[in-house]
Amino acid sequence: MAGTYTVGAAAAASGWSARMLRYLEQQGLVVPRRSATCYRIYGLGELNQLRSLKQLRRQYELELDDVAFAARLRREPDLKAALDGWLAASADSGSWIDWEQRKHERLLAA
Amino acid sequence: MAGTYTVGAAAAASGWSARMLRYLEQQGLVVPRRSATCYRIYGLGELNQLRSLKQLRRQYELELDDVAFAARLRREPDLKAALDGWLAASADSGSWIDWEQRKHERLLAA
DNA sequence: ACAACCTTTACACAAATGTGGTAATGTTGT
DNA sequence: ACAACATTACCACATTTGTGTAAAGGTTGT
Repeated sequence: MAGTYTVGAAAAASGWSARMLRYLEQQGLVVPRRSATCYRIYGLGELNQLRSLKQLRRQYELELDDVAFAARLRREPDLKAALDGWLAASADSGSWIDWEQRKHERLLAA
Repeated sequence: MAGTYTVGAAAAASGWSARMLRYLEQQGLVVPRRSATCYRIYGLGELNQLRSLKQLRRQYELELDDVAFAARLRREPDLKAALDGWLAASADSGSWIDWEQRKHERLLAA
């Protein structure tokens, strides 16, 4: 069918190896649908994902890990909030005292 | 002085090893100031950073890497924007065609 | 039917992470 | 002065990441 690729074809068209396409799927970064016989089927959307992922990686020297972690941040808003809080407080060291102070006050008020 | 700790004291007070405190500094996660003789000086702010980093890590099973990457995302808004774009388009596979279309239009307009 | 694909599973390996040591040397508090 | 700290610079090691390759077998197009 036009615009559908098996793993080898998608590899050739995207610049990744077939091996890496399977790895990317395992990491949850680019997950193709499957044919009735379990063949991986990549469409145009996945092709674009693959191409731009490759460029992102080169341009910013990212690990795949980092991209997977960014995906996790979107899936887990608590985690993102907790990390943002830590980073914000770290950026402004003085704020830690306030933060602890407020925590202390919360405990007293309870 | 009250509220200031050398690396060993900070380690004892935070639950990290002195070795790890040096490693955290090297990764840019918790960077103490230095005395005139280059001793690391941790204040209350850093102590709180260390304690809450430890808890963050346990609670969400984070790698230090991941925290360092989250810090990078705040420092590099382009990177964050690029990643968010990729993730948003990946979440909604159909949008890739539009995204490529818009990129094409941007290039033509330039 | 046969070549050329695909599947999963596994072994292999270099590089990086996270963590602990040690050694040689400088600093500090009593 | 001396014990108990600190510094940097290494070595070591298990685990993870990213990547290739191979085996044993199923699918597909001609």
